[in-house]
Amino acid sequence: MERRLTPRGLERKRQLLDFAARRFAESGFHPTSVAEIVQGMGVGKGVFYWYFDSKEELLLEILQAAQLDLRRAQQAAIEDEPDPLVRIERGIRASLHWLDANRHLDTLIQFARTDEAFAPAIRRGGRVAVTDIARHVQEAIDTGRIPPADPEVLAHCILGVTDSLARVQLIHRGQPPDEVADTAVSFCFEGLTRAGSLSAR
Amino acid sequence: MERRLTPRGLERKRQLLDFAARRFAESGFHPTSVAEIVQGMGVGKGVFYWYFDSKEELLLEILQAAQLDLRRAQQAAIEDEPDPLVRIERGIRASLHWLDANRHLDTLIQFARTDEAFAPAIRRGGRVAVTDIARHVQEAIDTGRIPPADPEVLAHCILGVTDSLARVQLIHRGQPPDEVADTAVSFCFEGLTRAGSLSAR
DNA sequence: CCCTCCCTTGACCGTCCGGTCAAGAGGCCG
DNA sequence: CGGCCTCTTGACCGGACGGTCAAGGGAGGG
Repeated sequence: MERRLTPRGLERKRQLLDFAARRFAESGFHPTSVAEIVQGMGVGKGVFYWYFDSKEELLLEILQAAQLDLRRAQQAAIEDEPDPLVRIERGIRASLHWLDANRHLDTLIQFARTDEAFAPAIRRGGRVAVTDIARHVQEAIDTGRIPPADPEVLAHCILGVTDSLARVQLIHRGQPPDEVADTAVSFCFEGLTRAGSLSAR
Repeated sequence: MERRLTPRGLERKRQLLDFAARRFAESGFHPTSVAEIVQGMGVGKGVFYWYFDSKEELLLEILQAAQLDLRRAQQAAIEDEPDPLVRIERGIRASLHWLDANRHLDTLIQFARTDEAFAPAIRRGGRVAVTDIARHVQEAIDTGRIPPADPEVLAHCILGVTDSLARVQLIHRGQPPDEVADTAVSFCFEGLTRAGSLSAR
Protein backbone atom coordinates (compact mmCIF):
# COMPACT_ATOMS: atom_id res chain seq x y z
CA MET A 1 0.00 0.00 0.00
CA GLU A 2 1.47 3.32 -1.10
CA ARG A 3 -0.17 6.46 0.13
CA ARG A 4 0.82 10.04 0.62
CA LEU A 5 0.78 10.45 4.39
CA THR A 6 0.69 13.71 6.30
CA PRO A 7 2.60 13.89 9.61
CA ARG A 8 -0.68 13.05 11.30
CA GLY A 9 -1.08 10.02 9.05
CA LEU A 10 2.45 8.85 9.79
CA GLU A 11 1.81 9.10 13.50
CA ARG A 12 -1.40 7.09 13.16
CA LYS A 13 0.41 4.39 11.25
CA ARG A 14 3.11 4.24 13.92
CA GLN A 15 0.38 3.83 16.56
CA LEU A 16 -1.18 1.01 14.59
CA LEU A 17 2.13 -0.81 14.16
CA ASP A 18 2.95 -0.51 17.83
CA PHE A 19 -0.47 -1.38 19.21
CA ALA A 20 -0.95 -4.32 16.86
CA ALA A 21 2.52 -5.69 17.64
CA ARG A 22 1.69 -5.80 21.33
CA ARG A 23 -1.66 -7.47 20.77
CA PHE A 24 -0.18 -10.00 18.38
CA ALA A 25 2.55 -10.89 20.86
CA GLU A 26 0.07 -11.19 23.71
CA SER A 27 -2.77 -13.10 22.07
CA GLY A 28 -1.19 -14.45 18.92
CA PHE A 29 -1.42 -13.21 15.36
CA HIS A 30 -4.34 -15.31 14.15
CA PRO A 31 -6.50 -15.05 17.27
CA THR A 32 -6.18 -11.25 17.29
CA SER A 33 -8.84 -9.81 14.99
CA VAL A 34 -8.67 -6.54 13.11
CA ALA A 35 -11.86 -5.51 14.93
CA GLU A 36 -10.08 -6.04 18.24
CA ILE A 37 -7.19 -3.83 17.18
CA VAL A 38 -9.29 -0.91 16.00
CA GLN A 39 -11.61 -1.16 19.00
CA GLY A 40 -8.61 -1.14 21.31
CA MET A 41 -7.42 2.03 19.66
CA GLY A 42 -10.88 3.57 19.63
CA VAL A 43 -11.01 4.09 15.88
CA GLY A 44 -13.11 2.80 13.01
CA LYS A 45 -12.22 -0.19 10.91
CA GLY A 46 -11.61 1.94 7.86
CA VAL A 47 -8.56 3.43 9.55
CA PHE A 48 -6.87 0.05 9.51
CA TYR A 49 -7.47 -0.55 5.84
CA TRP A 50 -6.46 3.00 4.98
CA TYR A 51 -2.91 2.23 6.14
CA PHE A 52 -2.61 -1.48 5.39
CA ASP A 53 -3.85 -3.77 2.64
CA SER A 54 -4.34 -6.67 5.01
CA LYS A 55 -3.59 -8.02 8.44
CA GLU A 56 -0.75 -10.00 6.91
CA GLU A 57 0.89 -6.91 5.42
CA LEU A 58 0.71 -5.26 8.81
CA LEU A 59 2.66 -8.06 10.45
CA LEU A 60 5.23 -8.02 7.69
CA GLU A 61 5.83 -4.33 8.28
CA ILE A 62 6.12 -4.88 12.01
CA LEU A 63 8.69 -7.61 11.48
CA GLN A 64 10.70 -5.61 8.98
CA ALA A 65 10.80 -2.58 11.26
CA ALA A 66 11.81 -4.73 14.24
CA GLN A 67 14.68 -6.38 12.41
CA LEU A 68 15.89 -3.04 11.09
CA ASP A 69 15.78 -1.53 14.56
CA LEU A 70 17.68 -4.41 16.13
CA ARG A 71 20.37 -4.28 13.48
CA ARG A 72 20.75 -0.53 13.95
CA ALA A 73 21.19 -1.05 17.69
CA GLN A 74 23.86 -3.69 17.05
CA GLN A 75 25.77 -1.56 14.59
CA ALA A 76 25.62 1.48 16.87
CA ALA A 77 27.10 -0.64 19.66
CA ILE A 78 29.90 -1.92 17.46
CA GLU A 79 30.73 1.37 15.81
CA ASP A 80 34.41 1.33 14.88
CA GLU A 81 35.67 -1.11 17.48
CA PRO A 82 38.84 -2.58 15.98
CA ASP A 83 38.91 -5.92 17.84
CA PRO A 84 36.62 -8.45 16.10
CA LEU A 85 36.01 -10.44 19.28
CA VAL A 86 35.03 -7.32 21.18
CA ARG A 87 32.70 -6.46 18.28
CA ILE A 88 31.01 -9.82 18.72
CA GLU A 89 30.69 -9.26 22.45
CA ARG A 90 29.22 -5.80 21.93
CA GLY A 91 26.78 -7.16 19.39
CA ILE A 92 25.59 -9.79 21.86
CA ARG A 93 25.28 -7.17 24.58
CA ALA A 94 23.35 -4.79 22.34
CA SER A 95 21.03 -7.58 21.22
CA LEU A 96 20.20 -8.49 24.79
CA HIS A 97 19.51 -4.88 25.70
CA TRP A 98 17.26 -4.56 22.68
CA LEU A 99 15.43 -7.82 23.47
CA ASP A 100 14.99 -6.60 27.04
CA ALA A 101 13.29 -3.44 25.81
CA ASN A 102 11.32 -5.22 23.07
CA ARG A 103 10.20 -8.52 24.54
CA HIS A 104 6.96 -8.54 22.63
CA LEU A 105 8.81 -8.30 19.32
CA ASP A 106 10.91 -11.33 20.24
CA THR A 107 7.77 -13.41 20.72
CA LEU A 108 6.45 -12.14 17.43
CA ILE A 109 9.61 -12.97 15.49
CA GLN A 110 9.61 -16.43 16.99
CA PHE A 111 6.05 -16.97 15.83
CA ALA A 112 6.78 -15.62 12.37
CA ARG A 113 9.52 -18.21 11.99
CA THR A 114 6.92 -20.97 12.25
CA ASP A 115 4.46 -19.57 9.71
CA GLU A 116 5.29 -20.17 6.07
CA ALA A 117 3.73 -16.81 5.17
CA PHE A 118 6.23 -14.90 7.29
CA ALA A 119 9.22 -17.21 7.60
CA PRO A 120 10.85 -15.96 4.38
CA ALA A 121 10.94 -12.40 5.72
CA ILE A 122 12.50 -13.61 8.95
CA ARG A 123 15.03 -15.75 7.13
CA ARG A 124 16.15 -12.72 5.12
CA GLY A 125 16.83 -10.79 8.31
CA GLY A 126 18.42 -13.84 9.91
CA ARG A 127 20.82 -14.20 7.04
CA VAL A 128 21.89 -10.59 7.46
CA ALA A 129 22.53 -11.17 11.16
CA VAL A 130 24.58 -14.28 10.41
CA THR A 131 26.63 -12.50 7.77
CA ASP A 132 27.28 -9.63 10.17
CA ILE A 133 28.63 -11.90 12.87
CA ALA A 134 30.41 -14.19 10.43
CA ARG A 135 32.41 -11.22 9.15
CA HIS A 136 33.84 -10.60 12.60
CA VAL A 137 34.46 -14.29 13.14
CA GLN A 138 36.29 -14.48 9.82
CA GLU A 139 38.48 -11.56 10.81
CA ALA A 140 39.23 -13.20 14.14
CA ILE A 141 40.26 -16.35 12.30
CA ASP A 142 42.40 -14.45 9.80
CA THR A 143 44.27 -12.69 12.59
CA GLY A 144 44.77 -15.96 14.43
CA ARG A 145 42.60 -15.03 17.40
CA ILE A 146 40.55 -18.21 17.10
CA PRO A 147 41.10 -21.48 15.24
CA PRO A 148 39.76 -21.73 11.69
CA ALA A 149 36.25 -23.04 11.09
CA ASP A 150 33.15 -22.14 9.08
CA PRO A 151 32.37 -18.62 10.32
CA GLU A 152 28.68 -18.88 9.46
CA VAL A 153 28.26 -22.02 11.52
CA LEU A 154 29.90 -20.31 14.47
CA ALA A 155 27.63 -17.31 13.93
CA HIS A 156 24.61 -19.60 14.19
CA CYS A 157 25.94 -21.04 17.42
CA ILE A 158 26.36 -17.56 18.87
CA LEU A 159 22.86 -16.57 17.83
CA GLY A 160 21.46 -19.77 19.29
CA VAL A 161 23.06 -19.24 22.68
CA THR A 162 22.04 -15.59 22.78
CA ASP A 163 18.42 -16.24 21.81
CA SER A 164 18.07 -19.16 24.17
CA LEU A 165 19.51 -17.30 27.14
CA ALA A 166 17.47 -14.21 26.28
CA ARG A 167 14.29 -16.23 26.40
CA VAL A 168 15.00 -17.92 29.70
CA GLN A 169 17.29 -15.71 31.75
CA LEU A 170 16.17 -12.33 30.47
CA ILE A 171 12.50 -12.59 29.62
CA HIS A 172 11.36 -15.41 31.87
CA ARG A 173 13.60 -14.92 34.91
CA GLY A 174 14.03 -11.16 34.54
CA GLN A 175 17.81 -11.14 34.90
CA PRO A 176 19.55 -7.87 33.92
CA PRO A 177 20.60 -7.84 30.26
CA ASP A 178 24.26 -7.26 31.03
CA GLU A 179 24.48 -10.29 33.29
CA VAL A 180 22.87 -12.45 30.64
CA ALA A 181 25.31 -11.01 28.14
CA ASP A 182 28.23 -11.99 30.41
CA THR A 183 26.96 -15.55 30.48
CA ALA A 184 26.39 -15.69 26.74
CA VAL A 185 29.77 -14.19 25.86
CA SER A 186 31.59 -16.49 28.23
CA PHE A 187 29.88 -19.59 26.90
CA CYS A 188 30.40 -18.60 23.28
CA PHE A 189 34.09 -17.94 23.76
CA GLU A 190 35.02 -20.89 25.92
CA GLY A 191 32.09 -23.29 26.05
CA LEU A 192 31.80 -25.58 29.03
CA THR A 193 35.55 -25.39 29.58
CA ARG A 194 35.57 -21.65 30.24
CA ALA A 195 37.85 -20.42 33.00
CA GLY A 196 35.18 -20.15 35.68
CA SER A 197 34.06 -16.67 34.68
CA LEU A 198 30.41 -17.70 34.85
CA SER A 199 28.75 -16.61 38.05
CA ALA A 200 27.86 -19.76 39.95
CA ARG A 201 24.41 -19.22 41.39
CA MET B 1 -11.82 -36.76 26.73
CA GLU B 2 -11.87 -40.25 28.18
CA ARG B 3 -13.27 -43.03 26.10
CA ARG B 4 -12.96 -46.77 25.96
CA LEU B 5 -11.13 -47.38 22.70
CA THR B 6 -10.89 -50.66 20.84
CA PRO B 7 -7.63 -51.41 18.97
CA ARG B 8 -9.31 -49.97 15.89
CA GLY B 9 -10.17 -46.82 17.81
CA LEU B 10 -6.61 -46.48 19.07
CA GLU B 11 -5.29 -46.79 15.55
CA ARG B 12 -7.71 -44.12 14.34
CA LYS B 13 -6.60 -41.77 17.07
CA ARG B 14 -2.97 -42.35 16.18
CA GLN B 15 -3.77 -41.51 12.55
CA LEU B 16 -5.48 -38.31 13.61
CA LEU B 17 -2.58 -37.23 15.80
CA ASP B 18 -0.07 -37.91 13.07
CA PHE B 19 -2.00 -36.39 10.19
CA ALA B 20 -2.99 -33.30 12.12
CA ALA B 21 0.58 -32.76 13.33
CA ARG B 22 1.82 -32.69 9.77
CA ARG B 23 -0.90 -30.31 8.63
CA PHE B 24 -0.35 -28.01 11.59
CA ALA B 25 3.37 -27.88 10.92
CA GLU B 26 2.84 -27.22 7.24
CA SER B 27 0.06 -24.65 7.30
CA GLY B 28 0.03 -23.48 10.88
CA PHE B 29 -2.26 -24.44 13.72
CA HIS B 30 -4.87 -21.71 13.38
CA PRO B 31 -5.11 -21.69 9.59
CA THR B 32 -5.64 -25.45 9.51
CA SER B 33 -9.34 -26.16 10.02
CA VAL B 34 -10.87 -29.26 11.49
CA ALA B 35 -12.80 -29.67 8.23
CA GLU B 36 -9.50 -29.73 6.36
CA ILE B 37 -8.11 -32.45 8.60
CA VAL B 38 -11.07 -34.78 8.34
CA GLN B 39 -11.41 -34.20 4.61
CA GLY B 40 -7.71 -35.00 4.17
CA MET B 41 -8.26 -38.25 5.99
CA GLY B 42 -11.47 -39.00 4.15
CA VAL B 43 -13.62 -39.28 7.25
CA GLY B 44 -16.58 -37.42 8.70
CA LYS B 45 -16.29 -34.57 11.15
CA GLY B 46 -17.81 -36.61 13.94
CA VAL B 47 -14.72 -38.81 13.97
CA PHE B 48 -12.63 -35.87 15.07
CA TYR B 49 -14.91 -34.94 17.96
CA TRP B 50 -15.24 -38.56 18.97
CA TYR B 51 -11.55 -38.65 19.87
CA PHE B 52 -10.90 -35.05 20.91
CA ASP B 53 -12.86 -32.39 22.75
CA SER B 54 -11.43 -29.60 20.67
CA LYS B 55 -8.74 -28.65 18.20
CA GLU B 56 -6.76 -27.23 21.11
CA GLU B 57 -6.82 -30.50 23.03
CA LEU B 58 -5.57 -32.28 19.93
CA LEU B 59 -2.51 -30.06 19.71
CA LEU B 60 -1.81 -30.48 23.40
CA GLU B 61 -1.80 -34.25 22.97
CA ILE B 62 0.49 -33.99 19.96
CA LEU B 63 2.94 -31.84 21.91
CA GLN B 64 2.88 -34.08 24.95
CA ALA B 65 3.52 -37.19 22.86
CA ALA B 66 6.33 -35.48 20.98
CA GLN B 67 8.13 -34.38 24.12
CA LEU B 68 7.75 -37.81 25.66
CA ASP B 69 9.11 -39.48 22.55
CA LEU B 70 12.12 -37.16 22.36
CA ARG B 71 12.97 -37.71 25.99
CA ARG B 72 12.71 -41.46 25.56
CA ALA B 73 15.12 -41.29 22.62
CA GLN B 74 17.58 -39.25 24.68
CA GLN B 75 17.46 -41.58 27.64
CA ALA B 76 17.84 -44.64 25.43
CA ALA B 77 20.97 -43.07 23.92
CA ILE B 78 22.46 -42.29 27.31
CA GLU B 79 21.59 -45.57 28.96
CA ASP B 80 24.20 -46.28 31.62
CA GLU B 81 27.11 -44.33 30.17
CA PRO B 82 29.32 -43.49 33.15
CA ASP B 83 31.04 -40.35 31.80
CA PRO B 84 28.78 -37.30 32.27
CA LEU B 85 30.31 -35.41 29.35
CA VAL B 86 29.77 -38.35 27.04
CA ARG B 87 26.18 -38.52 28.29
CA ILE B 88 25.71 -34.91 27.25
CA GLU B 89 27.22 -35.61 23.85
CA ARG B 90 25.00 -38.63 23.35
CA GLY B 91 21.97 -36.63 24.37
CA ILE B 92 22.80 -33.97 21.79
CA ARG B 93 23.35 -36.62 19.16
CA ALA B 94 20.10 -38.39 19.95
CA SER B 95 18.19 -35.10 19.88
CA LEU B 96 19.52 -34.25 16.45
CA HIS B 97 18.63 -37.68 15.11
CA TRP B 98 15.16 -37.32 16.53
CA LEU B 99 14.74 -33.82 15.11
CA ASP B 100 15.95 -35.13 11.75
CA ALA B 101 13.23 -37.76 11.75
CA ASN B 102 10.56 -35.44 13.19
CA ARG B 103 11.10 -32.08 11.55
CA HIS B 104 7.43 -31.24 11.54
CA LEU B 105 7.22 -31.67 15.30
CA ASP B 106 10.08 -29.23 15.78
CA THR B 107 8.17 -26.54 13.91
CA LEU B 108 5.11 -27.30 15.95
CA ILE B 109 6.91 -27.05 19.28
CA GLN B 110 8.42 -23.78 18.20
CA PHE B 111 4.98 -22.42 17.40
CA ALA B 112 3.52 -23.67 20.65
CA ARG B 113 6.14 -21.71 22.55
CA THR B 114 4.71 -18.49 21.16
CA ASP B 115 1.06 -19.17 21.98
CA GLU B 116 0.00 -18.56 25.55
CA ALA B 117 -2.46 -21.43 25.32
CA PHE B 118 0.30 -23.96 24.67
CA ALA B 119 3.44 -22.36 26.08
CA PRO B 120 2.87 -23.75 29.61
CA ALA B 121 2.86 -27.32 28.30
CA ILE B 122 6.09 -26.66 26.39
CA ARG B 123 7.72 -25.01 29.38
CA ARG B 124 6.98 -28.08 31.48
CA GLY B 125 8.79 -30.31 28.99
CA GLY B 126 11.57 -27.78 28.61
CA ARG B 127 12.18 -27.75 32.33
CA VAL B 128 12.52 -31.53 32.31
CA ALA B 129 15.07 -31.32 29.50
CA VAL B 130 17.07 -28.68 31.37
CA THR B 131 17.04 -30.70 34.57
CA ASP B 132 18.20 -33.79 32.68
CA ILE B 133 21.19 -32.02 31.17
CA ALA B 134 21.92 -30.02 34.32
CA ARG B 135 22.32 -33.27 36.25
CA HIS B 136 25.12 -34.39 33.98
CA VAL B 137 26.70 -30.95 34.06
CA GLN B 138 26.58 -30.96 37.85
CA GLU B 139 28.28 -34.32 37.94
CA ALA B 140 30.97 -33.10 35.55
CA ILE B 141 31.56 -30.13 37.84
CA ASP B 142 31.67 -32.30 40.95
CA THR B 143 34.28 -34.57 39.41
CA GLY B 144 36.32 -31.60 38.28
CA ARG B 145 35.83 -32.21 34.57
CA ILE B 146 34.63 -28.66 33.96
CA PRO B 147 34.83 -25.47 36.03
CA PRO B 148 31.97 -24.73 38.42
CA ALA B 149 29.00 -22.68 37.22
CA ASP B 150 25.22 -22.77 37.33
CA PRO B 151 24.45 -26.12 35.66
CA GLU B 152 20.99 -25.02 34.55
CA VAL B 153 22.36 -22.00 32.74
CA LEU B 154 24.86 -24.18 30.94
CA ALA B 155 22.06 -26.58 30.07
CA HIS B 156 20.15 -23.73 28.44
CA CYS B 157 23.24 -22.81 26.43
CA ILE B 158 23.58 -26.38 25.20
CA LEU B 159 19.92 -26.53 24.26
CA GLY B 160 20.18 -23.19 22.47
CA VAL B 161 23.12 -24.26 20.34
CA THR B 162 21.54 -27.61 19.53
CA ASP B 163 18.18 -26.15 18.56
CA SER B 164 19.71 -23.37 16.53
CA LEU B 165 22.02 -25.66 14.60
CA ALA B 166 19.23 -28.17 14.11
CA ARG B 167 17.07 -25.53 12.50
CA VAL B 168 19.72 -24.24 10.14
CA GLN B 169 22.19 -27.02 9.42
CA LEU B 170 19.89 -30.00 9.74
CA ILE B 171 16.46 -28.89 8.62
CA HIS B 172 17.26 -26.04 6.27
CA ARG B 173 20.58 -27.18 4.77
CA GLY B 174 19.93 -30.91 5.09
CA GLN B 175 23.25 -31.76 6.72
CA PRO B 176 23.49 -35.27 8.25
CA PRO B 177 22.50 -35.29 11.93
CA ASP B 178 25.81 -36.70 13.10
CA GLU B 179 27.81 -33.92 11.44
CA VAL B 180 25.58 -31.31 13.02
CA ALA B 181 26.03 -33.08 16.33
CA ASP B 182 29.83 -32.89 15.94
CA THR B 183 29.57 -29.15 15.43
CA ALA B 184 27.21 -28.67 18.37
CA VAL B 185 29.26 -30.80 20.75
CA SER B 186 32.48 -29.09 19.77
CA PHE B 187 31.02 -25.61 20.23
CA CYS B 188 29.41 -26.48 23.54
CA PHE B 189 32.61 -27.94 24.96
CA GLU B 190 35.11 -25.39 23.76
CA GLY B 191 33.24 -22.44 22.29
CA LEU B 192 34.99 -20.32 19.69
CA THR B 193 38.35 -21.34 21.12
CA ARG B 194 37.91 -25.03 20.33
CA ALA B 195 40.95 -26.85 19.00
CA GLY B 196 40.01 -26.71 15.35
CA SER B 197 37.87 -29.83 15.42
CA LEU B 198 35.12 -28.07 13.50
CA SER B 199 35.14 -28.96 9.84
CA ALA B 200 36.03 -25.79 7.96
CA ARG B 201 33.79 -25.69 4.91
C1' DC C 1 -28.54 -64.41 15.53
C1' DC C 2 -29.18 -60.35 18.00
C1' DC C 3 -28.00 -56.79 20.98
C1' DT C 4 -24.78 -53.68 22.69
C1' DC C 5 -21.82 -50.18 22.22
C1' DC C 6 -17.87 -48.36 19.65
C1' DC C 7 -17.51 -45.75 15.78
C1' DT C 8 -18.99 -42.92 11.76
C1' DT C 9 -21.79 -39.76 8.98
C1' DG C 10 -22.63 -35.08 7.33
C1' DA C 11 -26.15 -31.60 7.63
C1' DC C 12 -26.63 -27.95 10.59
C1' DC C 13 -25.88 -23.85 13.85
C1' DG C 14 -24.47 -19.49 15.72
C1' DT C 15 -20.67 -16.70 15.58
C1' DC C 16 -17.01 -14.21 14.09
C1' DC C 17 -13.71 -12.78 10.72
C1' DG C 18 -11.19 -10.21 7.03
C1' DG C 19 -12.27 -7.04 4.01
C1' DT C 20 -15.40 -3.35 1.33
C1' DC C 21 -17.42 0.92 0.63
C1' DA C 22 -20.49 4.97 0.37
C1' DA C 23 -20.59 8.78 2.93
C1' DG C 24 -18.76 12.47 5.35
C1' DA C 25 -15.50 15.14 8.49
C1' DG C 26 -11.75 18.20 8.73
C1' DG C 27 -7.53 20.56 7.88
C1' DC C 28 -4.62 23.00 4.73
C1' DC C 29 -3.54 25.70 0.69
C1' DG C 30 -4.70 29.00 -2.69
C1' DC D 1 -13.93 31.32 1.89
C1' DG D 2 -14.00 27.34 -1.20
C1' DG D 3 -12.36 23.23 -2.83
C1' DC D 4 -9.36 19.33 -2.64
C1' DC D 5 -7.29 15.58 -0.66
C1' DT D 6 -6.19 13.06 3.56
C1' DC D 7 -8.35 10.65 6.91
C1' DT D 8 -12.34 8.51 9.43
C1' DT D 9 -16.77 6.22 10.20
C1' DG D 10 -19.33 1.94 10.88
C1' DA D 11 -22.84 -0.75 8.58
C1' DC D 12 -22.46 -4.43 5.68
C1' DC D 13 -21.07 -8.88 3.14
C1' DG D 14 -19.93 -13.57 1.93
C1' DG D 15 -18.03 -17.19 3.69
C1' DA D 16 -15.48 -20.03 6.82
C1' DC D 17 -14.89 -21.82 11.26
C1' DG D 18 -15.34 -24.71 15.59
C1' DG D 19 -18.43 -27.44 17.38
C1' DT D 20 -23.19 -30.25 17.85
C1' DC D 21 -26.16 -33.95 17.14
C1' DA D 22 -29.69 -37.27 15.54
C1' DA D 23 -29.26 -41.09 13.06
C1' DG D 24 -27.25 -45.28 11.46
C1' DG D 25 -23.60 -48.79 10.40
C1' DG D 26 -21.01 -52.71 11.86
C1' DA D 27 -18.10 -55.72 14.65
C1' DG D 28 -17.96 -58.96 18.23
C1' DG D 29 -19.45 -61.02 22.59
C1' DG D 30 -23.18 -63.74 24.41
